[in-house]
Amino acid sequence: MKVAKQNADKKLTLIDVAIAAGVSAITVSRVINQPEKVSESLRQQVQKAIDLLGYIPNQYASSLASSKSNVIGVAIPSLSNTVFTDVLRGIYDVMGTTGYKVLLVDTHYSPLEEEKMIRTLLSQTPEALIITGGDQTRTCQNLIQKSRVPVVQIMELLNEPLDMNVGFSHWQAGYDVVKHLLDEGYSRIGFIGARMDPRVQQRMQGFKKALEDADKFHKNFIMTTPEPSSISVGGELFKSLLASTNGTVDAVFCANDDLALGALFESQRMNINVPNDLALCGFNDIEASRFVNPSLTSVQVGRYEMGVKAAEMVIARLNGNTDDAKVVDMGYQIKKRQSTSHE
Amino acid sequence: MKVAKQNADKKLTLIDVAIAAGVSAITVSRVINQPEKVSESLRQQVQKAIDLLGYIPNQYASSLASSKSNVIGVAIPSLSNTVFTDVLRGIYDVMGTTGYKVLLVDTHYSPLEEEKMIRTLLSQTPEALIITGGDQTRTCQNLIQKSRVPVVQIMELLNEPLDMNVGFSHWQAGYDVVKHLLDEGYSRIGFIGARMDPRVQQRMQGFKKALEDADKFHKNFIMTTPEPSSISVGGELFKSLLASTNGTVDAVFCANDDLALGALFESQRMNINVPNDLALCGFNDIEASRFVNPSLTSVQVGRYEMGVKAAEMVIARLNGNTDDAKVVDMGYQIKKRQSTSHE
DNA sequence: AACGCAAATGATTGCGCTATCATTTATCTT
DNA sequence: AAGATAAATGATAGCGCAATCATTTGCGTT
Repeated sequence: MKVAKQNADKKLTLIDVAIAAGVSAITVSRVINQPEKVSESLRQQVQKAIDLLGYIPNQYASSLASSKSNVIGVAIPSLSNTVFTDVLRGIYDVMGTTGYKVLLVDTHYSPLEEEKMIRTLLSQTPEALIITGGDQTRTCQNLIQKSRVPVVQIMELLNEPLDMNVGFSHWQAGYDVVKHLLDEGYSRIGFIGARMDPRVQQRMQGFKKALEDADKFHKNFIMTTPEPSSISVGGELFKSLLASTNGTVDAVFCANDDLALGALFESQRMNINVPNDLALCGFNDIEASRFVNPSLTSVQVGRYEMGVKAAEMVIARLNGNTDDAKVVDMGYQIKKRQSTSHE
Repeated sequence: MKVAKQNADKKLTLIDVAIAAGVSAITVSRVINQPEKVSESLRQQVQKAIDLLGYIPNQYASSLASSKSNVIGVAIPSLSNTVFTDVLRGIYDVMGTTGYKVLLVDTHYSPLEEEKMIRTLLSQTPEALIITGGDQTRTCQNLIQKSRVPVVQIMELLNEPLDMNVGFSHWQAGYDVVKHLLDEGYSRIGFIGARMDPRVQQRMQGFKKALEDADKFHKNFIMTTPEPSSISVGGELFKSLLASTNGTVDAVFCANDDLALGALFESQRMNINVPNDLALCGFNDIEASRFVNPSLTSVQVGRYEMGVKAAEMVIARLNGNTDDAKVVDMGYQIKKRQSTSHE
């Protein structure tokens, strides 16, 4: 095997490997992409050259020539929210076992930023997109449909998905939480919510409808803020809600567990007994909810599983399985714990 | 402006836009990449064609022709750990304002997987890499250096960085935590740690040295597990530590805040008073530590800022500022709270 | 041993774009 | 107003690879 003297500054190409291995360029390409088409002996000879030179194929040239990018574009609204990073982990774990790469963008909960980011994703000619929710701009949705790229919209169930859809009904979950609280004997039920993204809005609407159905809805029992959600904000909203209800609220549905923890820690400081004086229910069922004292009732959602499912749907589609379900309801489960159960 | 009848199945290229706008392909390219080089009138004319057709440039062709990918490769060990997603957010927030795209991979704390993933990243001819820590395989480090791509290693300070380095001394932080606990009058100090990645190991070594210096080190006061860290595991490790020390431990340095919360919640259930019977100190200073009751002493680290800094260093380098600092110590701060302070 | 067929390998071309250099048009100088 | 310079636009070639088709080699059959 002759090793061409390699200018250290010049990047290695297929040709360099081909020369080193004494074969044609296309044979090297085959060794990399379709090794079964190359005889055992040649394959080893070429592989040796690849390893020796430390050759790494140029993905751009490959993608351009084959019009296959092996890229899956993913758009999520936030990187600091465990809800999305859990889903992401599911996506990465599935994609990692295939040849696909994940190109991730953070839309910061803004449809306009999302549109910009999805342009970026589309310029990579992705094999598929996984995007969050359904509140893309019209332009953005047009771009996606025009590109004819398979899309999965995740996190929530949509009335008119662009293509595939994995999620659950936030509205129904909100409704069910209130039913649970009513069942437990609470009747002056409040809601605190932050960020107020579409999914939080839906939970709130479900909350509202359930109380209206029970004839127990009061406008001043809702306290929200456009600020990002956090434990700190949960404490603040809780105090505001107490003020707004003159301390008469006896249960609070918190739009997520961070808010619920904030409310819980704050009530501890105020010597309000949870659950005897006040019930608290969160959403998402993060780990802390299960272990905090009292343990927090919350709505468990298979986030990781949702990511896995979305990734699997994408892969199935890319493998040509066009008859698989296009919409998957992941459901949810209310985890009833100490914080909503009178002693 | 004549619009060529566009076969809906065929993807749009520069040429299509050029024909539609009645100009040459290169002019369209300029409108996109160097608009200042095109006259105002022509620029508008071309932009109109771009918008009308919904043209999105093919990034692969562009990168191949220009040998500029505008991709920054990022490798982190875990997506489920807020420590890394906070850093990531810093990276994304900076990169989002530039033209760079972030290609993210998850190494699952495995150097072998990391090597594989970094091959993937390198095949995208990234402009730079941001990778975690210094325990890459030798092969992996060779690949990186051979590629001559700027690299920032983040999260910890390294003895021999490959190139740039942003982090802080986990060893020193561990040492300082013990000093704080000793200062507060605790003397039978234990350690619990999970996952035991290099950084946790360093904190533990700092812990050990500080106790040895004070002549107070006992082997059975360390309790670790290779399992991933969690609140649940924190509770378990804490119980094990109590058993191992016959309940004589009076302070626990927890390798991170999840473990500390687990230990705290468990001690609440066991009616152990924190901080009077037992001090607890965490690491990372996540939001819950500040709000839980009693509030948890922890080591605050500028994670988001570390991501921002790493991204800025990359950008500075890519802009040709070669004389900037290659190593940045982000430092840390021990946040002294209720959990380590006798009443 | 001659033939046919399959498997293995190679030569050519083009993916869509931008670098480079060439050409044309506008603007300035004295 | 002629020449010089700058600004705007275009023509050509090639980035590194894989699709396609062509050629060679190996192997079994009778």
